[in-house]
Amino acid sequence: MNQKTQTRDPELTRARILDTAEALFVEQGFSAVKLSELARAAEVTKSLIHHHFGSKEQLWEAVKDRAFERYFAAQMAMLEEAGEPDAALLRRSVEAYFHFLRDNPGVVRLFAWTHLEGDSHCSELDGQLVGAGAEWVRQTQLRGLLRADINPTHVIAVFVMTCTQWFEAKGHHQHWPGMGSDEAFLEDFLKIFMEGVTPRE
Amino acid sequence: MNQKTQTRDPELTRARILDTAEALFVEQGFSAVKLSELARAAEVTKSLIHHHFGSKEQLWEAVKDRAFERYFAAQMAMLEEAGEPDAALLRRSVEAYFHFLRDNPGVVRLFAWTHLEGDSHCSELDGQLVGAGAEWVRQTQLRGLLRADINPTHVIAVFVMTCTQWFEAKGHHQHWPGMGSDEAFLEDFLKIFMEGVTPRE
DNA sequence: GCGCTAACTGGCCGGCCGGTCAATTAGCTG
DNA sequence: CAGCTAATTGACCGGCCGGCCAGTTAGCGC
Repeated sequence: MNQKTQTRDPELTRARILDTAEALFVEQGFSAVKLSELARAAEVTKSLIHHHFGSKEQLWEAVKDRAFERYFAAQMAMLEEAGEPDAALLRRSVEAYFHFLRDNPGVVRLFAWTHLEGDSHCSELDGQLVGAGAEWVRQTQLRGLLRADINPTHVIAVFVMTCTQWFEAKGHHQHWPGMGSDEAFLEDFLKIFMEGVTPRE
Repeated sequence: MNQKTQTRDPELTRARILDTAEALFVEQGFSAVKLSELARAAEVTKSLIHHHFGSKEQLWEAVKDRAFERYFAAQMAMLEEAGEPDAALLRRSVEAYFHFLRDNPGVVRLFAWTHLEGDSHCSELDGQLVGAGAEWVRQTQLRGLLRADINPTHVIAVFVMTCTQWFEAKGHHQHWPGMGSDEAFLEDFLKIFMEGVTPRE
């Protein structure tokens, strides 16, 4: 079969440009990436990038959209397969989120660049996720399985932000004296976090 | 007195360039800043920037150095005026760190850009701070005033990272539904954190 | 006042940036 | 196979980027 493969395959070309662009943007941020460099890395002419995406800015949007869609879908899937609301599930959610970020380091950096740029485009969708999570926390609080004197959104925010920052600034704090591995840190964080959100008996 | 003021004042010029550069770098990151723009904003010729700092890259280093020095000095001062090690002091330290970041938003963004660039230059000095903080936690653990089953460095890391991320990604999560003010979030975080690091009675 | 140093200026440059365009060609439709 | 569409190419462009340099001038020691 297609041994000669098509000499032309627009979808594959688009995908190759997107993939390469994502890698470069993740690494260097929007303004540091040069289209000529991207073209070389993706083995494509510069003109072809413009043909498929219009401009550097639009390509950047496309990269962000795709990445954020993947992120959103993954998180939604996690939320939906959540079972009975109790403290143990909260722990598993934190672990799942932490491991998702560990396995998708590109997403973390992409979000970091996006935040610094002040792009609030993805906040709305993300707000849905947080809203759902917070509602879940509220239900669990009502059942007396989590401390009720804390804003549910803040519960979500605390663990999301800690996980995010852990991977976002990893290059920075991995050199701090006494800092442990991913798993060691997660375990210690969970000790503090779970103890902190569990009701006094 | 100097009503005519000097028509030349190298130190003031340097300072004006540094200040303006810091503002621009904080806002846009290194590669998005154009020297022509900086020159206009600082009311200085482009050549003068080169005269005083050599190159854009060296200017960036100078800006980072100065900002980090300020940060380091402020943190050291905080550490030194710390008194008797107990849980209440840990709480006050978190509050102090949180408020320092709130009052120095530029530093947060500068560090964020720096982390993304992979610059580990400031990690060493920062390591000292964390090391000192961790040692303080360890002492307090030994006295039975903090849970002893957690890596002291991780205790520091958890609160530093949460505070950092709160301000770093503020533009992002401030639109999340149910998210409270700076103070409300800090209070809830402290509820979780302090409860989590206090020993079981 | 004289002369030296360094702060400061304006003009300029090579290079490359993002982007355009006319021409070519692969692949599908009928 | 003809004819059309769109993927793809390479040559090219205007603009501006960071950086340089020759020249001017303020300030300071003598």
